[in-house]
Amino acid sequence: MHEQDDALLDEGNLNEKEGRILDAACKIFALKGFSATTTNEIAKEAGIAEGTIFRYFKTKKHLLHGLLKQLVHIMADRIAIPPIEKILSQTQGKAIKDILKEVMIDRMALVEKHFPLAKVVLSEAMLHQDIRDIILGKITDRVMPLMGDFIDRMVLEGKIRPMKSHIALRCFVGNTLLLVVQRQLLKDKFPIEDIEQEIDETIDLMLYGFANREKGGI
Amino acid sequence: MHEQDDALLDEGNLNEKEGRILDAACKIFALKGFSATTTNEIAKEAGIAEGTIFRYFKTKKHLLHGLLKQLVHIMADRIAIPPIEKILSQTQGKAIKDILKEVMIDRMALVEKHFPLAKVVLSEAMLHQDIRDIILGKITDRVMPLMGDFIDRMVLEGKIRPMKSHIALRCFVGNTLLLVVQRQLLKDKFPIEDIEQEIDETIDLMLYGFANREKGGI
DNA sequence: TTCATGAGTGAGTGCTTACTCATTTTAGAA
DNA sequence: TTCTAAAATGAGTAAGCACTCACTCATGAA
Repeated sequence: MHEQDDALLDEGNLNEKEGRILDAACKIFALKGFSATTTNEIAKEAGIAEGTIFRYFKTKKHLLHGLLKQLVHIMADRIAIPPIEKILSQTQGKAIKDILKEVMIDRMALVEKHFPLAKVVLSEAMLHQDIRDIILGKITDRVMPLMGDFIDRMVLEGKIRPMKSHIALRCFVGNTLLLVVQRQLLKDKFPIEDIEQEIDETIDLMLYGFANREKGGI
Repeated sequence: MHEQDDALLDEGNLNEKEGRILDAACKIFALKGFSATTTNEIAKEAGIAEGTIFRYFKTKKHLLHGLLKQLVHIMADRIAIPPIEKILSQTQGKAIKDILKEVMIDRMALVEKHFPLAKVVLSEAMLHQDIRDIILGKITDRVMPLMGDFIDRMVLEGKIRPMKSHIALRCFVGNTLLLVVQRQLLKDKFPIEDIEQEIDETIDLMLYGFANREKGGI
């Protein structure tokens, strides 16, 4: 029943059992959502007794919070931030188009790799402020400055025109997120045949906009 | 306990009790999500006996499906489509910037008015294919053609440059959606002071893109 | 007035749940 | 090997759940 495989979570700061519990919870929450998951299922998936869960987590809600805190911590410090830092630090001589493409592909791959999990986190965050707070902490602390600085630098280098970084960021995130959602959840009704071409066209649109400059666009 | 107020749902094709049940379900699902809502709560909110729910809906899951079908039906045919049809049919002589602004404000107002509900629908749709199918039916049938035709017409009129309509649409939806999410859910950490200015800047970015044309934007 | 009908009821039912705790197992020191 | 303390266990428990059903009662026809 339990598996040792691709443990996302078992880090140094928590012991083996605790890691197994969090991994199992992660897996089943991702499948069915928080409320519809039972502690019994989690125990079976983790290959431990149900009682053991409650030695490590006072209640089921505490388990969810523990999971999210770990996730946000790991995601931010080990998985999500370093690659983007690397990409954004090696932009000399590259066309903005290629930088954006590299970032978009990297971010899509990241979200898609952890999509089952991302679904639960998003669907819980939609309903509960306390869950949002856990996630937003890291975003304000690390992601926003990182992205904001990058955009400001691109403006200074003249690669993009002067603009407010948060608006550019929202545009980029919106396009990337919907692209992932379409590919993961809406593939039956709105399939994407050639993902690379789709990304190219999306970036082209973001870069040059809707407007028809030749005709002045009224 | 029960209220007669702003019933979104009591249409001709369902009787008073059924409407009350759906309205109550709507309200509580919106607050706590589907799994965490009990039929007892719904009955109390509707001011009827718990048993009555099951005279109209075989199971709790049937109740959710009934609710979503009603919602999608009402939203599409009465609330969501007509205003946008009107806006999109009166574009002669208007600048594309103003058309987009009008549409974005209209769509934001629509989603924000029904946001508690939109949250449940999105968070359930994230996890369950059958829920997605209920929603996507109307979108493929009515929304996509409407929007697609509009974009194609704008291209023909030379107001926007040639592009694939679904990419333009995804960009517009992404920007609008994230704007609403930021305003409704992230207002504590990322407040928006002047929403109209924010919309203006977002549309400007969509229209003219990131690229710095003066400098060629390497 | 009498009766038939079916909408509405809510206490009841059996099942599932999160959580507990007396007991067993494990691990390491003496 | 023996002892000890912590870790792990899983049957048990009370609460809560979706759903049922024997019943009430309003309505309207005869």
